[in-house]
Amino acid sequence: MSLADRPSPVATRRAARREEILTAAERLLDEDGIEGLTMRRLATEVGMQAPSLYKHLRDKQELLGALQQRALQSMGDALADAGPTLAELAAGYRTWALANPALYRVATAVPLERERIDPEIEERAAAPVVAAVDGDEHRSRALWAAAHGMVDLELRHRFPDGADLDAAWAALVAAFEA
Amino acid sequence: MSLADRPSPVATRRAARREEILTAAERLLDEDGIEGLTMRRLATEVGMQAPSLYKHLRDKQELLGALQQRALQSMGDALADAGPTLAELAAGYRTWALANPALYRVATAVPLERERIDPEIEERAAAPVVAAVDGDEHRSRALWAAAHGMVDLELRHRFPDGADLDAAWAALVAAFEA
DNA sequence: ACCTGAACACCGTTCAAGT
DNA sequence: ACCTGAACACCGTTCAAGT
Repeated sequence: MSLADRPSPVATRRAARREEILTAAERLLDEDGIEGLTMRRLATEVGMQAPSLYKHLRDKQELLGALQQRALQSMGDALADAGPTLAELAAGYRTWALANPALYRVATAVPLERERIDPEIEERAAAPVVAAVDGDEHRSRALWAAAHGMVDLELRHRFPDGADLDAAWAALVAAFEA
Repeated sequence: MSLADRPSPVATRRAARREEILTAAERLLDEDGIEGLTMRRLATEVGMQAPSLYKHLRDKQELLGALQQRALQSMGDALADAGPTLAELAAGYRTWALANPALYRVATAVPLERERIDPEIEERAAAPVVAAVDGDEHRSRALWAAAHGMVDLELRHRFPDGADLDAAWAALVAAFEA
């Protein structure tokens, strides 16, 4: 990076403010779920009026996109650390999702704008899944969808109350191991 | 049914009005998606002011619950007609969902209140799935989740643009056939 | 450059009042 | 019995104005 390209102090301050906003947004998400994240609440959380947010973010869509990117990053980390077997990968996926339910929603529900998102992030999160089915892309999509479905239904409390979800996950893993 | 239990004309009229409201809600859902269904729009759709809706429905939650019940019913019909093989069942599920995307969202996203919903409806929709895996409840939950995940990700455009989803479905079916 | 106040077009819902 | 008008507490967002 040449001297001329060094980010100016004001640019750095702007970026820091943006980080501060995103972090506050994650905190809101964590505390009050996805419907707790409103532009107005977020503004008071960082100590400004709602309209001021629009100096840092184009709109709520962009906010959600940025959070989605962070979520995929964090999930990618978790999957990379999970271990190579299908069972370990599945457990890692479920564990991350249950630990970050609102962030999982954002990662998963927001229609990701493929133009703007860093494609590396998505690929990195997907890589262990592809590896677990020996590179078969169709099987990897089915596996990814299956894991997503399990988590989605669990988070929405759509399984019967006493349902043995460990056993359901085991059945899922078994199906894809064969 | 005894004479005394015969529904009074006014009860019948009330029920008919309620049906009219639910049908209008489905129409809104169909035309403008899930975010197009607001109490205010629904009211004008049936020719009244928004507050009047609350004489027919306790709140929006109850509206969504009623729509969910209808959706599960309709989906149950589709699955019962789909044919007994796993591949046919999967195709029937996907076809119904893609034909009724907003209703699928409602059927699937609304936290169903198990006390109030008719349990027969849920069981009936699930029956063919259970049968397809020879009655193994854990496998049937995994299969259901997998199909739901495929549909959910497809509806949210989360698969890469040119992705061969027929092949992904085939991989899913193959996994559960083994 | 950054922030605010007022405003606009929406929400779901309540409640007193009309017929 | 059924419906309305006015109101309340919220949304996301824009825009002129202040420092």
